[in-house]
Amino acid sequence: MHMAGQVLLRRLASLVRLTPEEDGLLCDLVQRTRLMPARADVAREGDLPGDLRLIVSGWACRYKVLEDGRRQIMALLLPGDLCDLHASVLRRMDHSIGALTDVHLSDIPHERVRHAMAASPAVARAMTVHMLAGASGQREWAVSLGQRTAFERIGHLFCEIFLRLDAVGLTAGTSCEMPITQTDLADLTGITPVHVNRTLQDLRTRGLISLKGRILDIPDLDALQREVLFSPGYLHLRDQDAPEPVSGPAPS
Amino acid sequence: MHMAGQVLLRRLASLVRLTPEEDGLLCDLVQRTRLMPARADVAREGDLPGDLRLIVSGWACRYKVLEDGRRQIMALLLPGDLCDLHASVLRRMDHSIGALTDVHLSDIPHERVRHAMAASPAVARAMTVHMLAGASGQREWAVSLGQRTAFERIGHLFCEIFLRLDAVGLTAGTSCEMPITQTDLADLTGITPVHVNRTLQDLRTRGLISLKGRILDIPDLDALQREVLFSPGYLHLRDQDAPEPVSGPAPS
DNA sequence: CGCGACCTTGACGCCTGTCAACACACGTGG
DNA sequence: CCACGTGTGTTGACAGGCGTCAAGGTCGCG
Repeated sequence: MHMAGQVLLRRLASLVRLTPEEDGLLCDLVQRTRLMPARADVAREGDLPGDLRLIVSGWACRYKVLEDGRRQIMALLLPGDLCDLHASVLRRMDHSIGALTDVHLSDIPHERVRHAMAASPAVARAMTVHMLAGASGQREWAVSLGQRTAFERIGHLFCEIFLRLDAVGLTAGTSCEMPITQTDLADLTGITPVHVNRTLQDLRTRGLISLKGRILDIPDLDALQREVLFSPGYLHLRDQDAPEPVSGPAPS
Repeated sequence: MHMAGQVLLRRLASLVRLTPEEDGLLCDLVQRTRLMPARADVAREGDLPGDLRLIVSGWACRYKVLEDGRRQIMALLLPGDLCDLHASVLRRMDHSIGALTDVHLSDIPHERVRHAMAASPAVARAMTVHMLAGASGQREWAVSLGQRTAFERIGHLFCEIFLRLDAVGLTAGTSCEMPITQTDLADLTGITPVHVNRTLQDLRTRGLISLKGRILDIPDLDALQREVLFSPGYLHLRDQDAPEPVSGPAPS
């Protein structure tokens, strides 16, 4: 499955530099993929973890539900993301993973992962950085939930989604897909579906976004970032080893 | 420094089983300690990370501040906690670490950590579980910030603090220390200092806690846990390898 | 055509934030 | 010994962001 392997490759290559041999190593990890329909659980709290799972296409999330039904989504899992880098050491899942849209995912035996990490220090480092970047995003999200207003939370989330999709080549100009419902956005941001709706109106009115038919457009990303106090460092999208790239539009 | 090493030992022993030799290995990691005064920064966002740091005594925290001054504390660091298990791989700190009280901490060279992990798989596992337990706590905290009311957040926090201190032997009966200010509690829980105060009154009035002179007492922990929908699984305080211990008061 | 999922809008109220004043403990210096 | 300042805890009045409830609108699909 070459197409499928490419996503993992792009994701990890956005974190560390890789040689062509290492590219091949990563692509070979991804073999058959399977489909989870929207709203299905990929894994449930309390499960014994199985193989390492890679999101090949579609959106998924980590979430927890309280006894009384309140649900909080703690992390968005986008194409190229690995779900369970931690699962081999903790005995049981302490949260669930659910598909927000139809999701193609690939199961990678832990044994093969260990093999690839042993064969290449850079691959091992990429995996580790990937996991730590997840934890970093987690911390930034806590700042949003604790300190930011509804307006800022949603704007901040849109900035993050756009940049993360951009890192795996899933944007087109100033647009990207936005395939989840306002109810999902509510569970992500810790606000009410009704208030999500009002806040989206507000963002639209101010000309910061347009959002119709599952397509999100951010005409001026810098402006949005300023409005919601977004700074992308926490995403660790570029390896800090690398020389500072000249910022500007890449040759498309 | 034997006393100092004991804290690390107790912390990691609460996560995995260790043999006496491994106990010694861990104790030897901790050599001299140094003192950070309350309110000082142990590390600042943007710093290049140095040695691995162990909290020997006192309370610290991970935090971020937004440009306009809003501060969010993302994690509490209690005695026995390691601050920077991730620092050797990410190039720069993406958040700050601050002392909430006077803190004794010990710097452990990464080289010595690697040595200890290489010498004992159980020690390596303990370190990894420690780090993952931190990430797990992070996720649970996001649930609090996103879904729980002020009342539940503070009650939940108190449950967590009590159990974590208990794991390193720092409780006395139903009491433990609570050396931080209401302002710190506010930055932890994402609510206003004034409202923290009101919420504490509420918890006191209902007889769920008493809090005076920096001592927190939880007369009925089960009752409090029920009130705030707390379930301790996310702390991973017991290794799931171990046979389920009979729950009940331990022989003091 | 009818049903269900999703989006939208309005009215109303509460939880929490804001502003402000005061009490209290503590340490410092006169 | 007392004046004073600072940090912290406490309380009250008021306002606003956001939650709740409810109704209607749109779209896709069986």
